[in-house]
Amino acid sequence: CPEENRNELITHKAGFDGVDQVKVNKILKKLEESSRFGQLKAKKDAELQEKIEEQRRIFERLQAQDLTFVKSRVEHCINKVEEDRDLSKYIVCVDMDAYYASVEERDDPTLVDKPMGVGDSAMLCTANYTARKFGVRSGMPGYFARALCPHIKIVKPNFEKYTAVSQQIRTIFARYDPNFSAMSLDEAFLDVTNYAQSHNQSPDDVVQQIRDEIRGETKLTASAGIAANKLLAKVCAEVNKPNGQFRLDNNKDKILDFLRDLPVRKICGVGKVSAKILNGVLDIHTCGDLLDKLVYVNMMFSEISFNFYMRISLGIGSSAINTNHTRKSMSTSRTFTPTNKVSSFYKTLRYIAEELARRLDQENMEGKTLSVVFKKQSFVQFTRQKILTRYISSRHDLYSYSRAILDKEIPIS
DNA sequence: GGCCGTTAA
DNA sequence: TAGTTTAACGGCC
Repeated sequence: CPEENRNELITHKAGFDGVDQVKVNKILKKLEESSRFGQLKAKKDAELQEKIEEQRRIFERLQAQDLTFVKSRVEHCINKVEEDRDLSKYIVCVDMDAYYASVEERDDPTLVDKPMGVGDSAMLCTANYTARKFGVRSGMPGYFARALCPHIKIVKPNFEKYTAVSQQIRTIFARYDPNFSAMSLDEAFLDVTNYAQSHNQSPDDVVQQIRDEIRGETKLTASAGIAANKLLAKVCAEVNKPNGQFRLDNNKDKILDFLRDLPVRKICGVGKVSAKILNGVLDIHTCGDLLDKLVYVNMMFSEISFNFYMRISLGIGSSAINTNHTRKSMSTSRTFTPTNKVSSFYKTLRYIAEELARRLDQENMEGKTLSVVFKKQSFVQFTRQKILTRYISSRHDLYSYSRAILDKEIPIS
């Protein structure tokens, strides 16, 4: 589902003029509390809060200390990572607007201007902009959406159609960067440096042209961000959404200015939990705050996390598009209505084994580590895995080995 | 090595 | 009535 901001209560966001935020949040809170999913979430929230308070106490002790040597260590890290700064490329992130919903509107004009979502009563992949005015969001259960907006039309997704449209836009992308990298059906990164230079066009014009071609050939709108690297281009794609584009100059000072007041949550890779931890422990809200407090980030987080946050705060990211990756795992999963019947576990497992075997066969792959994921009625999940003595891929092997793993857990409490 | 949690689309 | 699916990676024990 190609959408942003899923599963979160509404904050202050453009396009929410008509919404009674207080009312919306009240309805959502009630629905949340009355579902098992919401109850688990509340429990996890409480655990996170506790962890944050513990970390906060550590931070407060740290503040009393002389961190001069840490400061010089961090400065050294910054100088080192500055060598990675590449301002020579024009990287573009293209993202279709409310993708699935827009395709459905295009093909059924009676849906236009009406609140609509794509998905089912369990989950909405996408909501159109009219539905968003009611507080409906992508990634929200469809029955939540109905509570917020009783007249919402919920349309079943039609993936063949979305894939076909995706083919069309990818054909367009290839004309501008044969090496482009598709992140999902509706989103891609392109390096338009060569195209802009050889056609003597500004990157802005190139991107406008790409978006015009998308509009012309699919009757759908896209938004885009242009910047020196993927990290920044991705954020820029949101700035003038929908149906807009934004370019951030390939200039270090401009980049730091742009980041100064940008909430860390906007950065790809900083999710809800990380943002909460940064906020609650170190009072970090924006990327500027992050830069100012790198010394503490260095003290409080792992080396890997510190490096990640340091690069964010400096706006340093990868400008490489063609990172051809090889698959490391393949999985199939299904959620079914809660039951204790072992026979129904076996039935689902057989189905899953068949599907996985088929997909493994398609890609001519085998696996040696087998994991079984269990989900309970409470939504608590757990995993059991086993490294096999040989590589497997047949539906029979998948079923019998995973059934052995399953049987060891029965009865599940 | 095994498992959990986070993130993203 | 009803809260997904897939892939990757970090952290902890």
